[in-house]
Amino acid sequence: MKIYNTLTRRKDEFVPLEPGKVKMYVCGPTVYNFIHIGNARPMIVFDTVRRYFEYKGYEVNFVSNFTDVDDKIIKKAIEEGVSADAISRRYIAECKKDMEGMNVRPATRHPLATEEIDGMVDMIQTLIDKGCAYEAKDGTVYFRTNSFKDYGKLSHKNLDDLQSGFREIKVTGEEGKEDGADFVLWKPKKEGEPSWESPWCSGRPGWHIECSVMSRKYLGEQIDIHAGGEDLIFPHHENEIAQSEAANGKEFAKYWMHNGFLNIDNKKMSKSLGNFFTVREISEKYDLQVLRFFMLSAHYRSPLNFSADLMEASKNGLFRIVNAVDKLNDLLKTAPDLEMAEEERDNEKELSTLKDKFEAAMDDDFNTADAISAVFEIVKLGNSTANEKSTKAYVSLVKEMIIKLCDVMGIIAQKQEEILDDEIEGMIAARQQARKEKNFALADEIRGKLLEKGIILEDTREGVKWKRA
RNA sequence: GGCGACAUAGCCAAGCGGUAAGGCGUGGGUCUGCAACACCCUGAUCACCAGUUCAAAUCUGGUUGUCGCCUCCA
Repeated sequence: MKIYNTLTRRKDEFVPLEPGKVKMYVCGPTVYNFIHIGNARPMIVFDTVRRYFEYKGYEVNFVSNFTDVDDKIIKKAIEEGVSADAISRRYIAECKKDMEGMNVRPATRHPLATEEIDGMVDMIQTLIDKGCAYEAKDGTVYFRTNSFKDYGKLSHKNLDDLQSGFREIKVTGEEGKEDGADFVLWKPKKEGEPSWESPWCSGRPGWHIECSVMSRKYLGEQIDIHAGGEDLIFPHHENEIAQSEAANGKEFAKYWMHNGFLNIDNKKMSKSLGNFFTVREISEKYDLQVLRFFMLSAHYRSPLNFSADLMEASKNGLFRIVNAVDKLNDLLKTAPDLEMAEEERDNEKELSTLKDKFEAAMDDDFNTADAISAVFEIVKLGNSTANEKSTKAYVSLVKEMIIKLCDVMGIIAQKQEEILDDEIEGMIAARQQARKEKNFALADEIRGKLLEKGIILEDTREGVKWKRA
């Protein structure tokens, strides 16, 4: 398996620290509101990465945090007149609902920053003891960037360039810094903010330290993969490397994975542009499976553009897959339980080739776009070869393969049975009766009424089928 | 200003040196009471210029354009 590593700027062969196991950390959202569809991309992408590792037989320890102490949370809490804790708890719960809708599995562990303060104080103290951090007069603790010789290795930035860029900031504030590029590990509290005691002052941790601490606590000093959005490369991940490697004295993560950004109509999503969508809003218009399928239709490192047209296209494409499985299920009900025919054996080989194509695509830095094309080819093969005469063994083989490969990507190919209310059931029955009597005018009228209710009918050999518009 | 990414059919999107996967959409056809589904047919020489090579969408240099990071941000 090859993984594009931001650190080396190459696709590197994946070699786990411990055979058969993957230790993976993904930076999670700051919970001050419903998550937006940009937040959803890393969740979907790295959930897929995790699923594929498991498909390949790895045991994956997947840790993803919730940042539950932060300026934005505090601001929101003040606006609403409730505690910061109430805000973060509420939006963690909402985020979990959205994740479930997107079929993003819960992490092995979801640590909360506020529950890990002791560990952060410890790591900061270690850094101070090692001369890598210092306390300013007001109690703020800064990381001394020039004490870490590899600073800039992830983002490939040069400290001298950074320093000149920071010059102006240094003049306007943060006089306590020795150097403009130094960053906060611990900051003193302001009136009304949540705070914790520490050897330096009553205050709260900086943003970067939490991930270093939680990663070490739940995964160990060295991990295989650290992931997040590409905007986190600098400064967040760069700073995590500096903290962790300075404190632990060993390489932090071997592979750094970063997903590309999601744009809306070719523009960066932002509240000021009015093109800001939460996952919850999208879920009102589409099944979140469509959003997931859409996200996986491009390579995770490419920028991805979101629009209503593209969602429609994804919806139709996904339906093609789900519909194929549905048809195979119908065939299975009456398929003869015989040995596979010779022709079916040939198709079985073809199927196996397509499965190889799927795996080769995923092995190559999780190329889901290419992997999906293999699934579509299997769908086409199934649609054009499986029929009433096909054996149970063959139909089942095609069906299970589609379901299995979709599951690797978190796509649910087998639609769950849904029960319609009696009124609609009655209308469908009445239409069938009308058709039997060749009263097609009445049949079409009923079909039209059902369409108004959002029910689309299809007459197939196996009987009448319905789906939601 | 510094660092980086990208540019493939109407749209989305693979491809990483040997003459362009897949999906959506369009048009035509088969099937069907009709419709839908499904199936068959239908489309690009890969931003531009120059170079390397027997051979380039794929490598090198340049041009143009789009975007991201450098400040909280997935």
